[in-house]
Amino acid sequence: MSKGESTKTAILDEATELASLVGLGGLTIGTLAAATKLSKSGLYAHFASKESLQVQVLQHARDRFTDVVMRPTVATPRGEPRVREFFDRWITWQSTGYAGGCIFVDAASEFDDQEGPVRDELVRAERDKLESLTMIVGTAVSEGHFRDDVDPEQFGYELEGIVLAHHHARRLMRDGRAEERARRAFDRLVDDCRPVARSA
Amino acid sequence: MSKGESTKTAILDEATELASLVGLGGLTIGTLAAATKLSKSGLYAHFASKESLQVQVLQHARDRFTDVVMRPTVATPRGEPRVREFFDRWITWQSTGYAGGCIFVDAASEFDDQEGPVRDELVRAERDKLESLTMIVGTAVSEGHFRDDVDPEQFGYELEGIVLAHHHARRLMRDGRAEERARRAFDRLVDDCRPVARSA
DNA sequence: TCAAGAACCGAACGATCGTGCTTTTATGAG
DNA sequence: CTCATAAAAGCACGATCGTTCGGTTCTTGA
Repeated sequence: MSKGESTKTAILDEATELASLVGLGGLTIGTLAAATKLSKSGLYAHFASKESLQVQVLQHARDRFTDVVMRPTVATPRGEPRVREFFDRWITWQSTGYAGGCIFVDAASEFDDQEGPVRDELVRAERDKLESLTMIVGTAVSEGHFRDDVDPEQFGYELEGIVLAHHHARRLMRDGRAEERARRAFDRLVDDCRPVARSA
Repeated sequence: MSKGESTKTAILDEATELASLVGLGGLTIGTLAAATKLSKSGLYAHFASKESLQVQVLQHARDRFTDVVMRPTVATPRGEPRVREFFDRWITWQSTGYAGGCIFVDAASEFDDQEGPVRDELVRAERDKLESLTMIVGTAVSEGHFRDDVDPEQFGYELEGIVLAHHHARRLMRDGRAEERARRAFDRLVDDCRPVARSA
């Protein structure tokens, strides 16, 4: 890797961390330059504009999400175990991924009303994730782990809700039982998808 | 109401609307002054600082939430109907309350890592809402609508998840079926709380 | 080793930020 | 209608914003 690429990677690492704390919009060239010990202009030379920097930060975070969540997930046995692995890694990503919490959650509520490349990139990432999740759940259905009438998209919607609630409870409310609550909600969700009628 | 109070109210109305679009942090005195047709200094005279403005915007939104969600909710019959009313009004609040979506959701992910009065106010509002919700659900239990072993706090957590997922799906993904999905999730949540064993 | 080119810096730009003053204008009680 | 007071404007401040450019320092391949 050339010098330029390595510093750019370092910048994006720092930028992602910083953005998770102050938001993609709150991120400024000046503070980022100070954090990376570069001059403003020296840093800026790596990007065409601030907007481009924001988009690249999102892509950078997306690559990491693929590495630490998606790839290990699809390497586990298909069906329910894979669904569970995905959930586990997703929750862990939110807790320990970045200092300021999941950057996609932060950016989503910040840019959901601001048309442009940043929003587009967010939507793309989210659509991708939802698509993967739908397939993973669909497989759990076809494997017989989940009932035939389980709607993978509805499952994805509800799983997203659990993860968002976890993020909210943990980061804003600093609820120590956030993760335990998320697990309980997840178990209930999975339980309602099982083929056999529940104990009654 | 004196002139001063009425303009201040108008400022806060506009500020809340604007903040829902660009975030509490993205809100600036200049743009807000332009939107209210006031001079920067004329507007600023109503507040001690920008931080104070942000806090008062949150309090303003909170008052409105109390009016359009909480008050009608506690006026409906206790138990499950009241739980349902709360959910309905909460969802409606998010869809139609402000142009840029629920300002609390936006501000939560923006300020969850920034210590200070704004964060404190957010936590206070959230704790209040959660407390009310817990009582409403608790009543549904004591009325016999929900099972005895239903955990109201867990219920609140999961309901918050559904609402957050709805916000996410609707605002970022512009999913037209967001509300329908939220209702399905809610029905499942309530269904799992019912005393009688389900059809089996 | 040495030149070509990449990487980085320093300084500056116009704009806008939040925040103080002082002055003008509007309000409303007597 | 008058006049004390409240409300809004005008102007300016230092700081920081994103961005540009010309020059300096470093990397790297031949």
